[in-house]
Amino acid sequence: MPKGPTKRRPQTTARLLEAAQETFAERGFYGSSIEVICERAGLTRGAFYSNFRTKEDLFFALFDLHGQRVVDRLTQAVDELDTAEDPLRTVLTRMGALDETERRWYLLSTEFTLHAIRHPDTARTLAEHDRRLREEIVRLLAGLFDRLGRRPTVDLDSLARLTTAVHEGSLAQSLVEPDQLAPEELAVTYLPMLVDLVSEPVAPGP
Amino acid sequence: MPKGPTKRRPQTTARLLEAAQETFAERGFYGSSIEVICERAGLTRGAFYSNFRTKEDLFFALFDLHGQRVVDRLTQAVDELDTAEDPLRTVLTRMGALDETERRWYLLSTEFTLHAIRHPDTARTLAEHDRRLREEIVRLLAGLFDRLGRRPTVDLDSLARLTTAVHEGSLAQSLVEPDQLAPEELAVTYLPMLVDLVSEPVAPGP
DNA sequence: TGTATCCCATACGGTGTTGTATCGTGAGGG
DNA sequence: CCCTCACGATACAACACCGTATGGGATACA
Repeated sequence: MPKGPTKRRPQTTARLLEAAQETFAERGFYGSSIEVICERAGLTRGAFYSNFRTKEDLFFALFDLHGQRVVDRLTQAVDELDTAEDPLRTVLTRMGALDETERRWYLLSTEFTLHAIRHPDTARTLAEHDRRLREEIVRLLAGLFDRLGRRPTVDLDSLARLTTAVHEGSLAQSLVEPDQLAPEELAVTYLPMLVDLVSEPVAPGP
Repeated sequence: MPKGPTKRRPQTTARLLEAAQETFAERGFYGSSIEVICERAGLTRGAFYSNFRTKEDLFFALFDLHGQRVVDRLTQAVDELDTAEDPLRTVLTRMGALDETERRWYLLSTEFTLHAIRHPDTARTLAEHDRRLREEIVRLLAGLFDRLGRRPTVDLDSLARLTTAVHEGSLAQSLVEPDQLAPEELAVTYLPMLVDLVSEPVAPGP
């Protein structure tokens, strides 16, 4: 007799998550009813309420998934730094490289952020998830400085906030005027200068 | 026997518009049902459907009202240019000066823009309203260059697009990090340089 | 003041969505 | 092979909201 979760359960949640991703992309967060998401997953609402508490729960699960993907991608980029000629540019370009997935995620997360602004409880939860993601980014930044043979002179958490702001700000503008501004342009132009500014060589020159 | 609209009608629409403004501010566009808006206005849905076709109609009415207020404010600023010492800075500061109203409008219009992205018909209507507003801004810019004794060397419509983008982009960032960035800072810093770049004196120096 | 017209309130039918309570099925340990 | 629990399906009750059709009170003009 089953004591823990069965093998079927993770498959069910995976199907719900994928259906949610697609539905959110097409209709947005508000526009996606739980019912339609379940329908798309080939399940019923019973399955949903067995796996998630609310639609917001579903979003946060997607949030974590997406964050993990981004972190993995950047981690790999940092790990491959040695072989590149212009290492920083490589990382940044990879950071700005936007597939359709990233664009849709921006739209969704923006909508959800606006929602959170009007709902303090949700905002607190969102801030907590943001914080956890930023921890990963701090880890990444530390690794990056290490690879570059430099030691940061500022708080890495604030630096993580800044890079995130630049990334999302650029994204917003390039979505508004795709022909005028490439998504990675601002980051590639300004962030390298910044790196020099906020760090010093580990072993100062002779 | 009344042949045209009666005196009561404009009062009713005004009450609806004000109630909508407040409700949208508190709950956002999606979160505001027509019913709640009418309730707040002390009216019933009958009044609404007699004055507007859809909730989107209501938004666009607010859009026009807000646009008109902004244009009026800037027009006044341009008209008072002569007496100021640093004319351009005056206009820009006034443009960036954000009261709470402006902040709420940003949240609302952002949410509505996301909505429009997913609904092409709405997007077309929004683009049309944007266009009309931009016409006013072009008029303003023309007046500004005139006052400055300069002649623009670029298309004023594209310049209007740019200033709008800078304005909204700054707003977004200053909302995300209020302590890090004043709303008018970017505009005040960069736009004056730009003005020189895209215009020439009407009467070149001897 | 009468009265034609306007305009908002009311009432109605309908749809979509939510959360829960209950049931049946099948997975998986004994 | 069988028994038991997990888990998703189903059924249910309630709610919120929408759009319309209609009636009556308010309004403006003679």
